[in-house]
Amino acid sequence: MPELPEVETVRRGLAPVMEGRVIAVAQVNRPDLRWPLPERMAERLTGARVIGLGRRSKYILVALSTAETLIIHLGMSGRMIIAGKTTGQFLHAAPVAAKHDHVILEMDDGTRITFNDARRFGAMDLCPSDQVERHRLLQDLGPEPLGNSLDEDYLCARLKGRNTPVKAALLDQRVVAGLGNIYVCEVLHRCGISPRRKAGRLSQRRAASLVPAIRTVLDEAILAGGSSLRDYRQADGELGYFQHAFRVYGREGQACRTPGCDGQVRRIVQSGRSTYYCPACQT
DNA sequence: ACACGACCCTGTTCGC
DNA sequence: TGCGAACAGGGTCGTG
Repeated sequence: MPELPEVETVRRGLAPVMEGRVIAVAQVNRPDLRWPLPERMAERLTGARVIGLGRRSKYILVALSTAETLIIHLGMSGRMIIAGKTTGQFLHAAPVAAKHDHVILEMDDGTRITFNDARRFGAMDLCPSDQVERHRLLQDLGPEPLGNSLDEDYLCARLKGRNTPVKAALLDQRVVAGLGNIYVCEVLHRCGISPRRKAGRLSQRRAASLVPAIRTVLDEAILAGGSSLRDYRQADGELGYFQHAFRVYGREGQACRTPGCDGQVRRIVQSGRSTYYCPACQT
């Protein structure tokens, strides 16, 4: 489900209810998600104060007073559901876990945060806070696209010589962190670049144009609260609405939204995933 | 090093 | 209406 804008939206939703608060009770309902959960996870979380919520790529980082950081990945279907007095949901009932409620954190003010993940492609791990960047899941990630570390020279250098379609290159988290299927499609459309074009065969100028497009698309999506496909929601239960701004994603057969272009959006499959693009204006 | 496919798991949607 | 196939936003791993 979640690409960088969705994860950032979830982080922003969680921060006000978690930061500064103590995890009063941690309930872990199964031994694994995608991988085994850390040893004694519930004990290590219970009693810890949340110092701050960060994000790296599609990972939420919960820094704890115990000098450990809880690393959370939402996978495809993972959701963080907040229930508390401010959300209008009832807390009177005993914490009956709904289907796929795998981890429940009850904060010291009674707010409950539930990690629900039907497909279980999500992950959680605990790691010493000073070694988060060296964690196996994070160590090979490329630069954050919204930080200063992604610049045009870097991206051109990384795409140079690559024989893979630019679509696949941008999905590669070692090149740029946080892009997923949706936003790569949208970025390529805005740049007028065909997803099938070999990464190494882009002119310097066109490759460079990807950088501001990546920033713009991600910024706009975060501003819109992410994209809601299927049942994805923000942490507060609200729907994101960036999906209405999609120019190609999920729009097979519909008119291209590039001004002056009379093309029609087409769907192809690249490395097993759907790619949407306009053959008329993306070359 | 790179490129590609299989795989992980469940739920929803689509076609017959 | 029922049923299987296809598909879904993630990432890892093994192969050639």
